[in-house]
Amino acid sequence: MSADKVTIADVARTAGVSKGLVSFALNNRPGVGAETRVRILQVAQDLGWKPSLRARSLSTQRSFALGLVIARNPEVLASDPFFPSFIAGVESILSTERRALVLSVVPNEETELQTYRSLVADGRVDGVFLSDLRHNDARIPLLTELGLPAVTLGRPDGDSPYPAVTVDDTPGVTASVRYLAELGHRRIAHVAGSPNLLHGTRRREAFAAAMAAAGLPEGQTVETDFSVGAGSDATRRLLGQAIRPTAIVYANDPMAIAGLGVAHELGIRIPEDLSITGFDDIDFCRYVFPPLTTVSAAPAVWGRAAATTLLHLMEHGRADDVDLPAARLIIRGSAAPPARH
Amino acid sequence: MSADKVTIADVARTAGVSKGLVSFALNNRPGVGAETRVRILQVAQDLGWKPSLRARSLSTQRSFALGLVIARNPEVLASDPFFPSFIAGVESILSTERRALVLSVVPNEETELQTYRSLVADGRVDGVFLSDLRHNDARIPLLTELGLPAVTLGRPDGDSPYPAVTVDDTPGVTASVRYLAELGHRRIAHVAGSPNLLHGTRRREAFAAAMAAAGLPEGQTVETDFSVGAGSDATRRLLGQAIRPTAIVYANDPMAIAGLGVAHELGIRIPEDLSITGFDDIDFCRYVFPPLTTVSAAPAVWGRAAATTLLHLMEHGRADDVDLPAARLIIRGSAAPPARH
DNA sequence: GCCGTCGACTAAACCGGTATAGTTGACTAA
DNA sequence: TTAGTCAACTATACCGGTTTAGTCGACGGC
Repeated sequence: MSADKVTIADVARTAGVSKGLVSFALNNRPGVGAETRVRILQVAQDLGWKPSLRARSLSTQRSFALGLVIARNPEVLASDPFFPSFIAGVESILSTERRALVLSVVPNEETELQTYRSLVADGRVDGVFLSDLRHNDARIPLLTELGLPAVTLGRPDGDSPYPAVTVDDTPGVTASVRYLAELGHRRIAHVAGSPNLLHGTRRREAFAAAMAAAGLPEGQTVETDFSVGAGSDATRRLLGQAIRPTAIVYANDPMAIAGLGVAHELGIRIPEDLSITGFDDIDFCRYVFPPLTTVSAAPAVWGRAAATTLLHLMEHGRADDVDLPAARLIIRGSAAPPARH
Repeated sequence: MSADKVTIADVARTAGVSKGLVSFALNNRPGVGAETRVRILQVAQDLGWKPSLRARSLSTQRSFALGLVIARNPEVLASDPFFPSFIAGVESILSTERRALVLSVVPNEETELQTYRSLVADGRVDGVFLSDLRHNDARIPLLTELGLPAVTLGRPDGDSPYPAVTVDDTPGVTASVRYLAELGHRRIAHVAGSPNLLHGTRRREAFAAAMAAAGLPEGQTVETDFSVGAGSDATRRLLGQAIRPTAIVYANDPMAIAGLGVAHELGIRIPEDLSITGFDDIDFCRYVFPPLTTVSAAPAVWGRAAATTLLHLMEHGRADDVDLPAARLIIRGSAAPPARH
């Protein structure tokens, strides 16, 4: 049982060299004799020396931690399994790198910006993940001003100095629409996500484009904030009309599941009377009835890629954009040809 | 625009005092003349001095951060909104305290213990939240060995030196069973959670006790790992029997929702042919059909209380247990009197 | 034989705070 | 008058690394 307070000075003393040389040897830098280096490393190992992160932080001005700030309303956050999975992916990379993840969950966008500032002021993190990109996202200029490395989850709409790790939503939405069109649907509606969020509008645009490409009339679209409740309301609205859509493409799964509930409640059978598709392929999809046809994302893979890219950026000063395999359609039981009449 | 590198030495120089005195003044400690103190604080403010967390960390051997290590299989983590809400609650406290949350998501229990060790070795955190308590939880002796303050979410089964912040599950389960019994159900089954997790077995015991108290025969119980998939399987098993239960009490909402799906698939109507209840009151509950009768927890409140307690413990060396309002039954539409025959 | 260069290594400053041992001067008690 | 006490304040060590300036000896070129 060692008292566990081995410092670099202890190593230096027992190895009979100076403190500085030990530091050189341990960070394998030139200027240390081969034989001496081996001896130093050996002594360090024998003594059970562990570098002090705190001391290193102070002298190198780094924190060896990455940050993730989430600004979502609690309801959306709670029902969307994106972040838990994404974080699990991030961690799978960080854990091998002796780096930590600092997480902040904030109630709104003002505190979000404030949080980035204080994260930097306190030197808590060396880089951050930028998720839930918004139009003309204020975080990008802020972070450049603060000089904080970052990776964006998806491609921002304005200029960005940061590498983007992207999963293209478009093909998934397009495939959904095409699939429904091929089944014979013509009146297809879209329950869109938040217009403030880039992936909300991207999916929406993809929907409109796909409708046009399929030669269908413009589909009805209703905006939401991505929450389950909003998905429910939107569905109720769509289905309460005199002539209603025969299919609905939802911008995420929680809303689609809420839509399923509304349909059941109204006695509208799925998929006989109404076809629906979701987006994200959360676990629930396989277990609701009928199982939800949806578009797979892969948040954990995304997390791994984002972490790898961010680390690379921090180490080498630059990193390439990464395009992950596009989301693709998972066909289950929630869509069928429209009823004849 | 100041160059933003104001140190305590700068303050000392402009105030015409020594470095140490500035430190005393800023941490308002005795030994500083009233007038001098005011002057020092004024100078610090004028210069825009911000304490360096890193320097303070090194000299005080503290990190001003709290840790949360989550060891859950990805599927359970993703479908359970407990942590996002809990974390939001924690953050609402931490953000006012200039403290950060370090999050680790690990795949299994061995790496979990290892993670605590390295969190301490690296001095990343000053205290941790212990969630998902297990029987004879190995983390408790580990943390005491490591000398790390902690708060347990729920009361552990063995000895624990740590304050517990608890939401009593029992009344909620009891209320569910009594409610179903009053509706006339006699064959009530339980889809239990993981037997390794304390709250899994506690809910299960509460179920058994409540059945006995209601004068009902012992209910059938099937164990799961709390995942949606397991909930689905368990339901399928229960409903596949010759004589099947007329009601099922689920240990959490995701499994109950999966159960709903299975029932629909089998053409079993809810609540006419089968009554079900969940646990946790996740957002989905209100939006599935029929809306799920469940037991409310309040993860965000729990998070706030846990954070407050942990901070108190760290500051004063001790903290009292906190018992939060017990979970209570939320009656919606997924239960009704059993069908006659 | 002498100077210049180079690699190996040491001493000490530095990062920015906190903590401790002293110093000083005013006030008090004997 | 003088030693003793105490508050106010200074100087300095310290946390545990990194980094820079500089020392020393060997070796090569002329």
